[in-house]
Amino acid sequence: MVKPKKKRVLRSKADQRADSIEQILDAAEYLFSRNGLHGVSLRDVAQQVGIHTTLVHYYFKDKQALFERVFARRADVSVEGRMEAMRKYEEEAGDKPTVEGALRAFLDTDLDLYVQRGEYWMNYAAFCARVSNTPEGAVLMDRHFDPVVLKLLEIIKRALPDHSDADIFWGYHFVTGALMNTYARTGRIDQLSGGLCRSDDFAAVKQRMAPFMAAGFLSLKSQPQPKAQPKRKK
Amino acid sequence: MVKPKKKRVLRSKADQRADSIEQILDAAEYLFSRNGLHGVSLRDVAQQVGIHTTLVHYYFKDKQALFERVFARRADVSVEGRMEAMRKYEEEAGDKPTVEGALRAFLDTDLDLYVQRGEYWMNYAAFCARVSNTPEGAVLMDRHFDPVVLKLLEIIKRALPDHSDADIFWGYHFVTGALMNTYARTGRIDQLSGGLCRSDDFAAVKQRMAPFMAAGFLSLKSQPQPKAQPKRKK
DNA sequence: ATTATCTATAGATCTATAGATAATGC
DNA sequence: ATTATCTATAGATCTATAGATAATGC
Repeated sequence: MVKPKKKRVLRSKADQRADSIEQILDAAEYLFSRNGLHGVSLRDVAQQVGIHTTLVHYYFKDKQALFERVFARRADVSVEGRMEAMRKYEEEAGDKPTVEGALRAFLDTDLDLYVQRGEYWMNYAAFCARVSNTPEGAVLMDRHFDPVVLKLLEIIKRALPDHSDADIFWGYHFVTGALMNTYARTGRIDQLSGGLCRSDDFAAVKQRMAPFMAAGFLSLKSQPQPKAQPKRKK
Repeated sequence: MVKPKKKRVLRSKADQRADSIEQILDAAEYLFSRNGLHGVSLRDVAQQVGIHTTLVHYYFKDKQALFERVFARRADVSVEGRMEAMRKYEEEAGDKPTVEGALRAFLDTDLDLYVQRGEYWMNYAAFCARVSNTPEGAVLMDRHFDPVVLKLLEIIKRALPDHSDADIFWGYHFVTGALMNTYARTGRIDQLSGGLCRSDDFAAVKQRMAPFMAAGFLSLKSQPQPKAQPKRKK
């Protein structure tokens, strides 16, 4: 944590601490993703790591704090990656961004992240998905992800200047629902499709999701909007 | 519940039973929708109803059984309504069904159901949403909702004969994610939109969802499919 | 000396069951 | 007589804390 001021000092103690914390977070993430906040005891977490229950209390104030730390730990990485991708896309696209381009920066970047970083990150995705459909979870989502979402919507608005704000927000509502359903990897599509599609096939989602949702956004335009263009003349 | 066969017999005992069971299910549904299976104790449920904890055990084998009864109770009504709506749509549409038409029968019918039947049914929708992103929940979803989903996909396939099965399944995957996000009513879109959109505004969703998703389905066609038309010549 | 880890334990809560009581039903 | 409801309670589990022990760190 603290920068190693002296020489090769603080390997063990500080590292031991960091290690234990990471292991606890990994285990909690895994268990929370499968059983939810209340479906996991601190004893379960400790047991999964192979340490004593009280050590979890030593490092974390209480269960709620552990839960929020699990949420926060990887959130910033996800946000940063997508922010960067969208910034880059904005530069490339200049003054003619497309909905699909914005969505690709937003969605594909994140999908890639979990695939590339492997199992633990996939657990985090499932954790977020599970949490996202709960009232408390939505608050955490707001806290951590609102900036990156608003950035996405800003680009989409530029791509669709005639769409109403409400249409854009509802469009995002659909997108995030579909994304969370993907992250959840419940096996439902496997069952439904008789094995043709697999829940953990993020590549299949990546291939289809951005164009699918972009087409959806575009389709909203045709809706009759209360007081559309006539008002403002610039 | 059961039709009074004799005269005014079996009002009280049978009715008392039915009443208690319904009240317990209503309370459990409400609490499960907000806190999940493990976030609710049978004591909580009993307290919410105003009865003694042990009465819950009298009527239900255990917590898991109560949970599944909550899920099953309204599932058939939802399924039947949508089946009927889709059958009706098929008749109207003849041999030229559209994706949007099929989706309207599937989505709008269900959205209407919860709005029209009021608070308790809205709780059920939130319950389903919460459950849907969990591994155990997905099994229940399969058990109860697969037939109505397969019916929907059957119509969509007829509307999109050149789409691959995988495209159809993934399209549905997006649809159901968006729908569950709607049912969850977490308040996230309220926060995100600064109050412009409201989580419980199912009318706003109904207006946009079917056309949005239909456009998405249509867009998948353009994807280059591995071995598409060339092979089979009919 | 400091800090990571373990032992022991209090207090709360939860599930589930056995058995008593009170209300309806021929 | 049957069945809805309550009383009492066992046994398990869970959170959280106080205090002991063992390992690292100047």
